[in-house]
Amino acid sequence: MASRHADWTTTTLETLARKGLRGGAARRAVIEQLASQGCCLTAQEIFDELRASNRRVGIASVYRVLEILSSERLVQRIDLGSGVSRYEPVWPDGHHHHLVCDNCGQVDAFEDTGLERALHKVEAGSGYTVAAHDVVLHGTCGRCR
Amino acid sequence: MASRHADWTTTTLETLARKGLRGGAARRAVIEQLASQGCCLTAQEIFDELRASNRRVGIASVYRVLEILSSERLVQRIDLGSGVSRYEPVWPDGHHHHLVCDNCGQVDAFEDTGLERALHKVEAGSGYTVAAHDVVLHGTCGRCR
DNA sequence: GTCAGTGCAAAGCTTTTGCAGCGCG
DNA sequence: CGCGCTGCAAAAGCTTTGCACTGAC
Repeated sequence: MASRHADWTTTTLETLARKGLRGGAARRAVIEQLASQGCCLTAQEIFDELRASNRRVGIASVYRVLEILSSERLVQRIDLGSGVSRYEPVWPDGHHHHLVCDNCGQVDAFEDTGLERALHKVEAGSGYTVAAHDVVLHGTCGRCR
Repeated sequence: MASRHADWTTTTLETLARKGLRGGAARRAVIEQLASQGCCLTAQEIFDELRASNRRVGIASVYRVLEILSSERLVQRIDLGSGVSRYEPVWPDGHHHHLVCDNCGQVDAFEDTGLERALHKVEAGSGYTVAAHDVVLHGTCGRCR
């Protein structure tokens, strides 16, 4: 678990290499940033962080890297309802969902096996081959209440 | 159930009137359109439909009406991950969630009491006062598979 | 008559695309 | 040393805002 981030970074770079894709500076920088933060970053946030650490990346490259990683299922694109897309690494072990405070904008993550079970049951009877599911809870966080 | 749409329209207009808001032509037209369709319309779709039936509305008014209805919890804003917001009436009795085919874009709705139970359990233990929840299942529909 | 509601046009944001040059393999 | 990757700038959506005018109450 301590090397979870390192593992994801390695797996991601290897997967890209296997596809014959090259590892440019921007690509590596975005992957590192995603790994180090772990949860729910916007393209703009990634861009700002990279600029703040003096890396000359273009925001177009950030979007391009995110699109590649999304299509390889290495990151998940998440929409919390604010009109901005967020991205987070797909960890090999399980995943989580999000709680959004509509008042202050805070985002928390949660995991729940009961919820996953209920989702899988729905998916099995849906007539679809379900590849991913998103759950977003909106409300007021403890501090704002 | 046959008058579900009429009920929602009436309730909506009454709620707005109670707030001291007036009933202009565009406002009434958008409300009618939402009631008649029922599920998951984009602002653009509402605008196109109204124009097609020869109503001179501006798309800005469509957005303004949707924003008012959202804040009154008369419609729910839904994001299916395509970067476009969708809106649907909030029926007094229960609600549903959505299945999206990532291949052809088709959207289906489903209800599941087991899923709702699991969600309420999570909400109760979350530390948040949860006002709404969204579930979106992504995958491949039967026709595309 | 007042002031909320409206249509149009312009601005604002996020995201995508075009392009010339750089650099990985 | 070819071609994929990159940054910059411009374009392309979706959504919001400004403004003068209309029309509901």
